[in-house]
This record gives sequence, C-alpha cells and structure tokens, in this order.
Amino acid sequence: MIKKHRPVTTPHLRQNAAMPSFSENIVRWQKQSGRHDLPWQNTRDPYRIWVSEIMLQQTQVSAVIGYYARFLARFPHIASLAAAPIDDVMQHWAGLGYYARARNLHKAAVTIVEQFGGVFPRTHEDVWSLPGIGRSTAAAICAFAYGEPLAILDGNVKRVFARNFGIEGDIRAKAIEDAMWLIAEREVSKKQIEAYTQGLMDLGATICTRGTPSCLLCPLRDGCVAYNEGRIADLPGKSPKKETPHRQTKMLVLISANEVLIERRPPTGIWGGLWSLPEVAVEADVMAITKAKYRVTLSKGRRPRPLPEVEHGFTHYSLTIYPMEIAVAKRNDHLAEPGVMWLNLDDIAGAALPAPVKKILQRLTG
DNA sequence: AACGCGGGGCT
DNA sequence: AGCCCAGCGTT
Repeated sequence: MIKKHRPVTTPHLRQNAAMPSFSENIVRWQKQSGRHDLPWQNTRDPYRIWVSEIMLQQTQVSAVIGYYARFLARFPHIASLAAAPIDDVMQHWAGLGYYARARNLHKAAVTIVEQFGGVFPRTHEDVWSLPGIGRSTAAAICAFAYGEPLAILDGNVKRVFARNFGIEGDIRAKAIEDAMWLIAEREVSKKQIEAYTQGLMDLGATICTRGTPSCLLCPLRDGCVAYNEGRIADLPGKSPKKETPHRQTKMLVLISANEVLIERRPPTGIWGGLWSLPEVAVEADVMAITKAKYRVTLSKGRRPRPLPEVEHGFTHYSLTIYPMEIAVAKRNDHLAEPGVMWLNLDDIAGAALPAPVKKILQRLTG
C-alpha cells in the first residue's frame, strides 16, 4: 500500500536498517519478477556465459536468442571454437553486427587454448585480459560463472543509476562514467551476486526503459530521485547530437551463369572480415577494374547495368549503395586475386553477407 | 576524449 | 524517421 504524504527520500537518507538497500530491492525483485529462463541462464559454464555476454553487447535479447542456439550447436566448447576456421565463425555471426566481436571471440578461444591450457580463466583480471572482454563483461562473466561480487556498468545500468541517484549529465561522458563506476562498486551486492547482476540488467531492459519506464512496477520507486522529483523524462541527460554524414559507394555484381563474385573484406573497418560484393569508388571505371582485378572476360555487347540502389543506415553515417550488374562470359579464375570466390545465387539466404548486400542479391533473384 | 563499429527495437 | 542500445578496441 502506498502511503500518502510519503516524504521525498534520497538514497543517503535511506540508511535506516528497516528499509531495504538498493541491492536488496533489486535481488528481491529479480527473484520474483526477473527473467530466469533465458538460454544462457541456469548454467555455470563460463564458455556459454561468455558467448552470451559477447552477443549481448549492444544487442537485444530477442536478436541474440537464435544466434546463440546456432552458435552453441556448432561450437559447443572452447576447443571447438578455437579449432574452427574464422570463416566458419563469421558465418555464424553474419547479421548480428559488430563483427569484431566474432573475431575477438575466436582469437580469445585460441588464447585460452594456448595460454590457459584450454580452461576458461578463473580471475577477473585474466578474463578482462582477453580480447573483446572489457571491465563490465569480465565482471558479468565472473559473477554468473563464479559468483564473484563484481560491479558491472552498461547502458542499462547507467540509465538506472542516473534516474535512481539523480545523476545529471551525458551518461556517455568519461567523467560521468567514472563516477558511475564508483557507485557501481559501492552498491554491488556482496551476496547473491547472480540475482543482483541479472536483476540490474533486467530492470534496465524491462522496467527502467528509455522512453516510458514502468515506474509503478519498479522496486526502486520509493528511493528513485527521478521518480520522486518528476524528472523521469530529464534523466538520463541527452548527449549533444551530431549530424551523421552521408556516404555513397558502388558495388560490382559480377554474374557468371548462376553465380556471383564475392570478395573478403579487410579485417578492420565496416563489415570487417565478412564476404561481400566488391566495393569501388562511385566514380571508378567499372569495366577497367573488373578486367584488371578480377581477370574475367566480359560478355560482348553487354554494358554494366545499374541495379536499384540500396539505402543503409549506420549509427555514425548513412550509406547509399549503387550496385552495377556485369555479365561475365569467362572467368579465368587462375588469374584472379586471392580472397575472391563465386557464390551460387541459390545460396544467398544462408551466406554470411552484410544485410544490404544480401538485399541487393535477393532483389536480383526475385 | 573521441571515434569506429551493425542491426534492430522503440517511439 | 530518428534515437539509442547487455561495450570494446583504437587512436
């Protein structure tokens, strides 16, 4: 029952033994209302937990579930991941985004085999040292796998902190992040760390959401500064917006019979390590590049044909792709550069290709 | 400290 | 049609 005339409470005034602490509220809520049946829960296997935490970086639960099941079925343990070709790993990551995560996951598996005897490291420091694992991810893994009382700090936690403790400012700024790490360490539960960590994440993902948080269901409501002062919409503070540039590029769609030429992209940069259509500057001479680099013989009398352009939005820029279809009469594969292969048009759906590239090819096949 | 890196859900 | 996210590595 909500009492009338409840005084506005702030966290530092709640050090009363009768009132549950921040962490106690979260632990109780997690046990009663949190999520308990996600595919990576109810296990202490650090490998399974690790894979889930990497997939969940910047990626929502609903998007991860299918990828997680396929990935674990193909790479059931560290050894199988370490032994796998990187192309196989990328194939299982295609469409999930942030492909450096997949490269780092594979690299870390090799490191574990070579430097940790194939056993997932046991300490926060060693876990943190692996590529792709930062402070927060290392803490989450050690909490779920080993029960270690370590603080996490991600986007959801920052939002919960900003509202509950009334923290002003851009939560992406370094100074605010540093301050929040101190709060995270101060508030971390010394017992039932699994429920606390999962509860903190679940609260941010399901209750303390960005747009319209469900404050009436929130276990922190009584002590929440934003709620009690009517500042839900103002916290966390918004970061100054910057305009995203627009870029354009041209892609070659070399068609030979029922196959299309694809090329491995450089390991860094956009879609790093993924197979894709060859990318050239918009002003490039398509015919010249095609003959010189891919060493194909073009069909006589067939000019490059512009295909419908594709728009793709990234966080930091928007991209217009102008695909050019080119009919190939003869391949001369022995003369072509390495890192190139031909993909059957019937295999596009299952191929590890960037989303807009897949769209181009699927339009082509109808 | 700022930037690069994807794709999707939410409003 | 924007906005932002279960971050991390690089510069």
